[in-house]
Amino acid sequence: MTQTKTDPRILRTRKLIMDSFIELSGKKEFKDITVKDITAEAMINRATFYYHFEDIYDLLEKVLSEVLLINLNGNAFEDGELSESTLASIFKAITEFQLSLSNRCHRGYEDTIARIVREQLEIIFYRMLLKQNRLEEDESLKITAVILSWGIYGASVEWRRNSTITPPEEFIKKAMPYIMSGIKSASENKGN
Amino acid sequence: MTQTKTDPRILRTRKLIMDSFIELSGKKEFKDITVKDITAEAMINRATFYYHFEDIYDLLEKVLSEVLLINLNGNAFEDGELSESTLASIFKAITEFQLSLSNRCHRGYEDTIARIVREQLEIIFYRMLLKQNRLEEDESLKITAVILSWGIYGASVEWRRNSTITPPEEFIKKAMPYIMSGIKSASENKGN
DNA sequence: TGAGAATTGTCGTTTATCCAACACATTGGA
DNA sequence: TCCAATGTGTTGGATAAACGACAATTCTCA
Repeated sequence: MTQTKTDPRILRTRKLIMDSFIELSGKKEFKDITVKDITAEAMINRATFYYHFEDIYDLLEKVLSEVLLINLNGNAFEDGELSESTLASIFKAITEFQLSLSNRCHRGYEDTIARIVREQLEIIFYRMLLKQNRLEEDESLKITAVILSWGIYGASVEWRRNSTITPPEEFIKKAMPYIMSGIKSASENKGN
Repeated sequence: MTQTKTDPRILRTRKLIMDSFIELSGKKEFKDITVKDITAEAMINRATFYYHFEDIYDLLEKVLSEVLLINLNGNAFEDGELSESTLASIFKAITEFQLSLSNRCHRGYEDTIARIVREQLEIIFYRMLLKQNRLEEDESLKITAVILSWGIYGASVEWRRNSTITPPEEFIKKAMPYIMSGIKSASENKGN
């Protein structure tokens, strides 16, 4: 399952850094967090930080990806199909993620965050599409994943803007018929 | 205050090992804890353990010393004199330490533990005696510290055996007049 | 009792982390 | 404006930790 086993020190240190960053981002805004702050909190040398991450934006990227992945796996969709319920639980996970972020004061970095989340979604969708379609359609699947990721993410932004009172499940349900029949018909046309 | 600053990695790893040992000793008896268990819990390499400690008994020794010291410092006696109240609070600390140990199932190692605790006490008493007496009396002070450490420790054993209901402060208070007048008169004779 | 398994200490090599120092922004007062 | 302070990213040399392997106990249980 896991690839070549990595040095335990690496895992330990990465976790230290990431946890410290998450901890700090609960206290200050992102723009006020320095590398020094992080390494001090993590009790590691500053040079070690640069051994693991390009810079603080690289860290942000990887932390967000990881937190998002945990959120997604927490809502156990695993190796599921790209079904209606799977899509709904992914959407729910994203909205939860958004809410947890808004408590963490990453104001001013919405664009960066949006990009990271969308990229993760694209990867996930692509992987799921691959499982239930022919490999020859690779290009189509990639593009479909892109469209789906933008679409779903956009929906989550819309949800956050207007209707945080509406449960995310209901919210996404409204669009579901269109999304699914599109996916289904594509699937049927290709004769999977 | 602190000596030459030690490599942060050393502090980190020592703490990892000690914490893991304390954690484990809450689950198993000491005799059932292996070095492998500890390093697995601490997520460090087994060889690293031997870089820091002679063997598992060395670890036990150092952990106990540390826990005891924390208990003692917690009851803040600091650079105090060897006064009645100081002695009482030290005694109280020891009884608390004993109780915390009995929860941790170190059955069969009472002798080892006793030796370690007594040695720590001796160090502490000697340091305090040094502060309030002439340096020429070094040999006397050393022996006095030995006697005091055995005596106080023995009292704590007695307390645990009979009268866990009696507050330790009251218990030791009964012997206090004799102890103190002894110390005082010695102090006077030497004309501090 | 004896054979297989587990634990203990140790060693040499490789790798991650520490440290001090560096040049180069960026910032915020005087 | 200038300059002191602070943060960034990089380097080279030193050191702690990881790894795998080893012989030598010690255990376990058939």
